[in-house]
Amino acid sequence: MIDPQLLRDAPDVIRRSQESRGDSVEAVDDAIAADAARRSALSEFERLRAEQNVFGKRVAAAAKEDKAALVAQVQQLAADVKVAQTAAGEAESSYNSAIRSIANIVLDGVPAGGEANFEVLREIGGTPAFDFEPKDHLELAEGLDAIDMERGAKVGGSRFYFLKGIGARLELAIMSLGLDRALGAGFIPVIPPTLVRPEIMEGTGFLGEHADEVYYLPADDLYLTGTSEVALAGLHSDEILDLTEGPIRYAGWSTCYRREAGSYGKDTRGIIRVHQFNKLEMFVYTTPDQAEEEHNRLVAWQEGMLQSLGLSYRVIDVAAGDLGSSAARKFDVEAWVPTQGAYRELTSTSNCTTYQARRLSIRHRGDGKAEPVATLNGTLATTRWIVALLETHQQADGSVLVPEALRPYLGGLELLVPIAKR
RNA sequence: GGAGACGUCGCAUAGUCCGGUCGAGUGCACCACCCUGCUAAGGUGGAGAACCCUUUGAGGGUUCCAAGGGUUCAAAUCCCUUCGUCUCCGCCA
Repeated sequence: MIDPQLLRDAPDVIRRSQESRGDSVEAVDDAIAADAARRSALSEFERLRAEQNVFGKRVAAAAKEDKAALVAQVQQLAADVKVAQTAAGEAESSYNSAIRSIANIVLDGVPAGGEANFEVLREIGGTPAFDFEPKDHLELAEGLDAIDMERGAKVGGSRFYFLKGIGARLELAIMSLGLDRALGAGFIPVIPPTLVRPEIMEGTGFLGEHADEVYYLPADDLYLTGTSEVALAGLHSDEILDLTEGPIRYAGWSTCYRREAGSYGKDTRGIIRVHQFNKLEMFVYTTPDQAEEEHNRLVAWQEGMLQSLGLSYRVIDVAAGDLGSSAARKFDVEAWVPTQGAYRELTSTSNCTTYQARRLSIRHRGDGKAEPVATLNGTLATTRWIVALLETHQQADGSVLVPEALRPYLGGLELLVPIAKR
């Protein structure tokens, strides 16, 4: 949720932000009107309630024989209070839905426009050339007997897979490397719930435009999370944090579930786009004035991972229209995938400023006053990385070189060699 | 799944049976000051959150006793629902 004060003091800032996202500008005026309506309804209710409270004291203090008469007198007032209370409640909830429909204020410098309007901040590593015809990640993985899509589909349906043998180990190795990096940077490791209640899913904003991306279990009224961001944001909901010692940083290790609705026909081959995968996610609670610096640190940690794995990549500043509603700015790190001749997203890091925290009621004590914190999140490792890793380090014979940084996590293994499928 | 107990302003608790004097007492912790020749003890005072109004010196008001409903002139207190915690039984890949 945006800062309600902004609605009264600087509506133009909000209008500009909505415009650069391609969102409704009228929504701002609707919210301003709803705010005015809410305040006048609230004042009316509070005035009547104060009157009623005063009367209540008189009833309490009155002699027994006088009580009946006083009670009779106040009946009408009680009825008025009830009416005013209902009206105030309704005004409040329409104000809430109006203000919640406004996305986070986009930060200065974020390119306007849609998906294609991103700005490339830097490209690292160039685009590796091969003196043989490179195989795609699935062909390589099948040669290594590392991924089994057919049996994945047999058991779970399309977009499910088995990681086995070196495939399973590779995922654990990448995740473990990420975890060690995170630990080195002072992150607290967390294995969070992957099923959450509606309030938490709602609070993190995933039931907005991405609602049909989310698995829902009606029998239990629970949602399967598509990222540990959900649980990690919910972790401190309704709390006042102490940030005087610096930011609180968590590294969440979890399985993620996504319905991938509406992506029929896209990325159907291999494990680029799947319903279930593992992810190590950074999640930070910090003060609003520190948020942008922290955002840069998160990208730096992500780039460090890709560099250690010998991957070529670029960093993009995602355009306003392609941001989630909670994000004020988002950087994606995209790795070069040789057989696609394209950069594909491996990580994403969002600065949600105070938007998410306001919704989940997460605050810290500033100058005596409790104020919303800023939240940020970013990927440190996922199953998808296997794609870029295999393709980038493949050899003509179908074997794959293991980048040095990963070897300690694979018992010193330097080369992955093809084996017969079982 | 069955039975029971419980959920109070950081922590621990009082209050709930018998609704108004609880817009919530006490202890610990916390903050300021005082006293004290010393990392102690004592004293005084202060201290929660959200929102609204008037002002910008400060005031006034509303709401918050797990959450949401209900009864009532009036609810921490009575009723209902949900969530959570604990105990016992049952079940358990």
